[in-house]
Amino acid sequence: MKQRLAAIGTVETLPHRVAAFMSREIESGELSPGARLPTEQELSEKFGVSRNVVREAIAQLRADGMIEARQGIGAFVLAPQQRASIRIDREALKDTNNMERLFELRCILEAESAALAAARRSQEHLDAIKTALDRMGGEERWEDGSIDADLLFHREIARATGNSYIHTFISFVCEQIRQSIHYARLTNPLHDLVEVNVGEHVRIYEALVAGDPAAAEAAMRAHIIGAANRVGVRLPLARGERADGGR
Amino acid sequence: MKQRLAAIGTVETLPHRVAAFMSREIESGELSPGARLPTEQELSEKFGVSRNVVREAIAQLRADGMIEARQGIGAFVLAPQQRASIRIDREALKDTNNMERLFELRCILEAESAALAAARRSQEHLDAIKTALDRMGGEERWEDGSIDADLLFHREIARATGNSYIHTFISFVCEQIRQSIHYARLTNPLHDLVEVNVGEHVRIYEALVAGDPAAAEAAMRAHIIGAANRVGVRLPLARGERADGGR
DNA sequence: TCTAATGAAGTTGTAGGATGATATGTATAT
DNA sequence: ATATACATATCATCCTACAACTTCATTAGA
Repeated sequence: MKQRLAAIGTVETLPHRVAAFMSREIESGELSPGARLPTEQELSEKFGVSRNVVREAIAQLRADGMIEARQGIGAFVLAPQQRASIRIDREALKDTNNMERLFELRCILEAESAALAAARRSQEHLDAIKTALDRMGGEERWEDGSIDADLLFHREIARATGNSYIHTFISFVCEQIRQSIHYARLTNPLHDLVEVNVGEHVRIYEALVAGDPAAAEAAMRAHIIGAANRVGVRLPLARGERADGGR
Repeated sequence: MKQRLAAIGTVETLPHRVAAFMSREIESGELSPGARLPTEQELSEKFGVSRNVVREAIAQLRADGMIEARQGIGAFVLAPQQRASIRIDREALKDTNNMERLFELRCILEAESAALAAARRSQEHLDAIKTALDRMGGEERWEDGSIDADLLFHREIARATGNSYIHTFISFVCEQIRQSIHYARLTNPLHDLVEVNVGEHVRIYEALVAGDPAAAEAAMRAHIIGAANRVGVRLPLARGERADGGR
């Protein structure tokens, strides 16, 4: 677990800093889509680094689909819709409002995925889910190991949908939330709520075993709303049940 | 529009190929999390490229959170959960099965988001959505401009949820599907189905205007299932309604 | 003997220059 | 006027060298 901390706090390398700077320039609109970037040599002079560093920075931005380089011409800013990847800024995770949004997104993804998983799960899937569930309940306190098991439980359900994209997306969102909580925590321990948490998981698992999509979806929705509450995020109802009709 | 074609067909650069190779090695498990990568020199010999190219490749993998490099020690494979980004392989988009999975994911995301949008949309949101809708209907054929308007319509709805993450995710998935269709198409034109498509969009819009979450969700779900069918993907029911109880 | 300082070797990080490949515009020759 | 050849600009790749950092063995000293 310390390793992970160290990984997060990795020192900023020069290419990374250059890439971050250029990335901000693009995000902020100073460099609009279609615009041509300065040449590598100009950039290396501007930032006071070698051309090598500039190229590594550009390699990152290129991998993200943020810019496109054409030999003999130059590098150009691409439209946001052409991005090849989704990345969430670490800094933004510290904002509670963003955590609320993340939970909302997670609820949308996982609730319906739970229904899919209930309809499609194989015995092998159920076993994997059960294993994670047991590991979670095994810990008497809400420790890191328990959190890992919790995430694994959710990832295994996502895997049971048979849709690798769903698995990827849910894994990603959950991991973002984990890190977000990691920042926010340290002040409010929530150990005594373990039984509640485990109980919610058991209900999800039972619905999956029963192969009842509607029950699985409902249980998952209740769980995520509960989990959000437990970390101090009041989830503003993610379903149409609200039906206040806008205004 | 030709530009985008050119962008997609960009030649594979050497660092990109090396990064793709190493990425596959990691994904496939040949290099498990925690394992140390060969030194840059060894890699440059293995691939027959300069150390510079290897470094650019590593820069990409590092940006993705796939590996971590420590000066004086080496580079190490990180656990999948520590990935900092989601990326979808372009090659995978050509597989029809993957397109089916993408549509399923999209359905999950957009259906519920439509409900959220119906409950939260402001007049400004509605105007933006209406503008996109008009632009879509303006074209008498199903051309690229119309597709752009279509995507914009969906993105504006996502924006109306007030949740930037939802907007980001939906934009991303839609764009992936667009490119996926781009590959698969050229053989089966689907121009004559425009009215159907526009009609579905109108129903969604009307539900948003009425501020009716349930109706918006249903309309969106019907639309995406329809859109999938129109490109030859039979969506295997994304809701619990199936309720076949597993097996 | 044990401890601490020293130093050598290995690895990533950065710098700088040289050459190849590609696109663009210009000048020349037919 | 058109087409070819050339010059230029830019990215792509390669090469060498050195700096910064880590690890481990060696050695000096108590």
